[in-house]
Amino acid sequence: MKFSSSYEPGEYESDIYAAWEASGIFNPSLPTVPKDDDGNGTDDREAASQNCYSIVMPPPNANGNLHIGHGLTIALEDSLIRYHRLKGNSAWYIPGADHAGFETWVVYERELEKQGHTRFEYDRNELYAKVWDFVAMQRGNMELQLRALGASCAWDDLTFTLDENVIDRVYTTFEKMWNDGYIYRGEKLVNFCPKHQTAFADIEVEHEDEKGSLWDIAYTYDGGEIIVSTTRPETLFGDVAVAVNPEDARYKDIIGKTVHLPLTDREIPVIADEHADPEYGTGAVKITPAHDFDDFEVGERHNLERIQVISEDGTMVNVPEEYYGLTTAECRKKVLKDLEKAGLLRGEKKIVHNVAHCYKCGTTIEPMLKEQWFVDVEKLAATAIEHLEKGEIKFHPENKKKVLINYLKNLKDWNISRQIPWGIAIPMFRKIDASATDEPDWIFDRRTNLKEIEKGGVKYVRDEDTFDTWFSSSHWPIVCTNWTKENFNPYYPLNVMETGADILFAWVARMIMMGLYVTGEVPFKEVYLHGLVLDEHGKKMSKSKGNVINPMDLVTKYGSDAFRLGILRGRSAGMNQAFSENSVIAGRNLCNKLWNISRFIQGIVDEGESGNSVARGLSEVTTENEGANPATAGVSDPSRENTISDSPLYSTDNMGEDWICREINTCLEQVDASIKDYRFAEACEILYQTIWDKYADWFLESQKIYKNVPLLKSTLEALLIVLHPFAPFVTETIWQNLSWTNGFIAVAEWPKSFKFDPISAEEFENIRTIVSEIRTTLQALPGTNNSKKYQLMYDNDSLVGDNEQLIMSLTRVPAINRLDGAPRGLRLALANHELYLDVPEKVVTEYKDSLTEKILVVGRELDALNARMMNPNYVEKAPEHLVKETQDGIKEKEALISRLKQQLELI
RNA sequence: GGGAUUUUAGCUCAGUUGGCUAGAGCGCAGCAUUCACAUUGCUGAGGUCACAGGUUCGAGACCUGUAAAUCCCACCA
Repeated sequence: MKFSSSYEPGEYESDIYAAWEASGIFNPSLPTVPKDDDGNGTDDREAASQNCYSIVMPPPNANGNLHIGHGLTIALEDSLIRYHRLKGNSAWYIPGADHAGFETWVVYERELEKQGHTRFEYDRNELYAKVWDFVAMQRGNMELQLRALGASCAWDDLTFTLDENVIDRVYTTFEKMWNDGYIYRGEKLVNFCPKHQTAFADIEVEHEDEKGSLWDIAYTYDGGEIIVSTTRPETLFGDVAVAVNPEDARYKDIIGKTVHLPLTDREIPVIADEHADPEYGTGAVKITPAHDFDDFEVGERHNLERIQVISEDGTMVNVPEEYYGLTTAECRKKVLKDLEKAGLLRGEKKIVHNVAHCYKCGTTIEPMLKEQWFVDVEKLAATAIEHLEKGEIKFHPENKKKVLINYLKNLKDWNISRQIPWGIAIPMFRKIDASATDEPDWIFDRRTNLKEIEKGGVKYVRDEDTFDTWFSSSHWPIVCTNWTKENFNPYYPLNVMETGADILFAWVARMIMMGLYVTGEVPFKEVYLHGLVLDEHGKKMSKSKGNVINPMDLVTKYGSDAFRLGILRGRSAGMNQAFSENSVIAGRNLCNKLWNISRFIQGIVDEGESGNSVARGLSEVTTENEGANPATAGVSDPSRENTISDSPLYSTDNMGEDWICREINTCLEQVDASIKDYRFAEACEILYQTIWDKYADWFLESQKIYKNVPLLKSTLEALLIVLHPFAPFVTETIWQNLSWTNGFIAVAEWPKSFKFDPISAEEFENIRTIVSEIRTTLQALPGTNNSKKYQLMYDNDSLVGDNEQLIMSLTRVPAINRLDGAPRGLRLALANHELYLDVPEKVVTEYKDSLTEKILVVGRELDALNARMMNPNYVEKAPEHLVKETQDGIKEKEALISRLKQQLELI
């Protein structure tokens, strides 16, 4: 016997994964086909697409460890992949690794600092090479963890975001965009982190409420003054105007005048602009186009100068000497002091306002005037919206589609320049030859390994910046599936894009825009977004709170399957949901239950074959999917054509057997339906209940008497296969341990529905009702160990008569006999069966209260039913079958009550 | 300010187009131990489905409003 008394995942998981990986079953079986080959018509291509199922993994950081969110990602994606593989599709799960530009750079820069160096000691190429080595050293970790989670991906196809083909594709797109006029270089305000010395996209910036002050400062003019309100007095040196609202009566007369800019010798105009809110502060606002997003726009409207007074390192420039070189904070202090001295500071009000921070280091983001590359997103967004509105992508949860369209409608141009060495170099070169006046200032060239190039006798120098990672990530479905213009690719568009709801805008939106731009097609047919995994109290996990759960710890402790089952439990699309170890424990318990179910069945099989069985170990595993599953018949054809004969190799010989066949069929249907709708938790729940509550607690218990070996084999196989997508390791381990199965369960054939006698199956429900009533009654009777004391008696009841052994086994009553003479003992509260427990008068009397209670309960139920029937509208308008059910219910309850009352009277 | 989501048992969550007695896991209480499994089995307690109206023969579900919570976007000189 190969089965130990409990399932120990740690003993099997890594061997099982290694065997899978070595066998090559995770590679897709269907190749791509040429687009214009005469031999492959449209129909063939459609057929190929139908049989292909593809998911690309959102690439985890190559440099890091997997966190709980990755755990959820893999559980979701791998379940889908394994399910479709078992359903006979050519499933392609494409793994990836992310260079994670900024994230990794931050880690590496810290490393450099530790070694006593700074980035400024090296040039871009040197830094790139250094980080490359740093990442290469770390990279294996993450991939091992993916294997530990059971991700059944095609490792040969792993894509790293800095792979040559990725860079090549990104350059091709960039060149096309450049030629199409989608790319422009603009001096705009960007979100700049002075600590990291790089710009960020709007979505990478975090806004937080902060306490601050609103200062009133007097700007004087001949014959008066105007008070402006500001939270940033230090930017005063960059002021180029004061704006008031054109409708604001207070300031009507000053519009067009000039005022004196304090602490300087400059005069600036007062202008009228809607931006000034008469309700806020004094209604007059200073305009600093180089350091404020709103002011920048005001500046554009009024054609104002932009004066940069804060440099990239966060110190003051272009200011009077005594302020030069101060940090913004120091400068603010000094400005306030000097204003006060000059008598121009007119008030300070404490306020709470929203300030932008670097999402990584928390430094206040400085709006900074910079020349950067931008993508004009107008057409890209419009096209995406058009396809979304046509319904070409189905979203889970549905509402995210609306949210996404709303976002795209308001999308601003996309800043794709980053001042970080670790990333894909922007393939643009600036002319340094001033004499070549006819040549363009910037040219596109792919030779980014060079700092300087020469073209047509003119010298150009490379832009030092790299792409925003999302620019390259937006190509992910295209590069991972090796999409090309020339070939038809049945794996593109992807069947589903599964990722976190938090990157709907950053990533999903951009993949859609880029997919459409590059391929003309949406990159995926469906989107499933998962929410955040919160801690057990529903709080966000964070290092500072110390409530971070490491998925690998749980895998080690309870097994990979337990983790997967646990994290899927109670989870639905798009929701941030709590997660606790308890759900993993529940998963572990299911694995152990399944293990013991298998152990039990293998025991019966061994008995039946009188010791002929030879347990087969992993060493004997073959890579072919041949000869699997004799019980579900004829599964020897690896091409999976339907050669299965209609006559199964099992027969059902009693009610319990028909019943379990019916229940498994229901389970199969429900699992299909749940997965189709991406309701993973529901699919798991159904399996849990079918395996545990139905298969083990009723069917296997009944099989302790009947022992139908062929049926035990077929049903066990079916349940193992259906659970496999969610719990791949334990199902495969069992499959390898069972004496009669072959090949890998990972590529077994999805079970066909079972044949059974429906009337017989339904009769078993009566047995279950009788057994439950006996158990309940025995528990409720005074005293302990009742099940051993009282025999069951029946009269004229063939159901009980024919199933004496079964009922005895399920209830542990010592005997079942026909009534010998007049009824005696306690009559069970069953309407359609005349059954008595042979309980002495004295005990029955003690049971009187329970009996009275029961009559009351049933009475209340009866009243409710009667009330319903008294309503003429119900009888008239409700569906017929419901009315009939109600009527039947009334009859049954009335009968039951009268019997219970008889019993009570006897006492 | 705009938008989205959530509110069901002690906890975490299901509950698909309205259908009758609202489910699960964990937790809790009682009983069981030569049985494949104590990572077990059996039994049980526990819910005015946030609140108020409405539609309907019938509402946890649909509509209107209220309250509380979470998140996203924009903005706050």
